[in-house]
Amino acid sequence: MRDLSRASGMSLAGLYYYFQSKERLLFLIQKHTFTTIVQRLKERLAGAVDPEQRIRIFILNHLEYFLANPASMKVLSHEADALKNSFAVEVAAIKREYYRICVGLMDDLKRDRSLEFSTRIAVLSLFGMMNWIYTWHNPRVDADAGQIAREMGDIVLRGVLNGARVRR
Amino acid sequence: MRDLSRASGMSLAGLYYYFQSKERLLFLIQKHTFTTIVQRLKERLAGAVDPEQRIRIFILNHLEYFLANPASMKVLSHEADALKNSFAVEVAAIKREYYRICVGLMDDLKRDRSLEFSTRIAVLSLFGMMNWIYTWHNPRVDADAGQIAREMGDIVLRGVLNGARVRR
DNA sequence: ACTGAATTCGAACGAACGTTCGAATTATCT
DNA sequence: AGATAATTCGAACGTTCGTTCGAATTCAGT
Repeated sequence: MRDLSRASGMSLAGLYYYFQSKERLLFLIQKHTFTTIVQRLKERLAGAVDPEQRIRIFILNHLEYFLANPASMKVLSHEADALKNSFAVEVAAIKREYYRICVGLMDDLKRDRSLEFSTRIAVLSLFGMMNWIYTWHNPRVDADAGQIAREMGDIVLRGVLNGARVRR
Repeated sequence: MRDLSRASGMSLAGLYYYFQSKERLLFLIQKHTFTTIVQRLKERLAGAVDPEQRIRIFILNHLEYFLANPASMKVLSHEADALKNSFAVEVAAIKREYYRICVGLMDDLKRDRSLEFSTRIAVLSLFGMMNWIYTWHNPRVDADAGQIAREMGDIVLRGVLNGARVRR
């Protein structure tokens, strides 16, 4: 909180006037971030029907946001279990909605192409790829969000599309 | 340190008698973990020549260790940037060696199959998949290391093997 | 200009933290 | 048994942390 006070130019007591507690400030950051990402995602998904294309939109939306806001990504990844009680419950609900959207997209792809694989592992692997990026991405040497989204999309989609077909 | 004192049954001062500082204790944990993983990996790789099989061994070795030692995984992921100066340098060297081994395995696969893709993105995506697991794996509902290693191996290897061929 | 509400802040509080110290206890060797 | 070294610990140290308080300042409406 003293670091934030110094960085923002507002006194320590002033910060508490607006945010009540360190935990509530963290809650507001997490809630704002996930809400923004989910909202943008819904807008972008509205214009696409192809299951593969919709998963690519999901990946691009996620990476664009976090590569543009690397500090947010660090806070969300690092402090994922820091909230308690109602704060934790409310953030968990938004995260769950976001996760369920991705599961839905993956299941649509499975149905559309008559594929057979574990949706849970595929989705969580995808989240792992995307979220781990905050540990290594360097804007001076690495490609931009669009390029990385394409490459990660290639890996997951090929990985999944070339798998076992449902036997009929 | 007080938590560790309580959990271990040794007094706080006793802990400092053996570990000198909190940072050195963290250093020893990180060094021990990475050293162990790299050593086991080398033993297992000694008996395999097929590039695809070698990558599968890498994945299995990594997941087996971390699913058996979830607390280690949390410490390594969470405190990856916590060390300073010589401690940081020494751990970074082992991590780099581990990373380079995986890059080597991926490049072997590329050469063997005449493939074209970004080794860096493929390897870092693989690490992301594997390391993110500490945020979601529940031994009561999720499969064991062998099964998950197979599924993640399928995703990465198919994703990469079905990509563009080098044009000749 | 006056008043009540909103905003801002310096200064402090108590708790938790990493660490150290000196003394007590235990182990080892002759 | 006595001497030396290794181990263990309660108690404290200075610092940092999250938070609060009361007073000062600014703002809005009359």
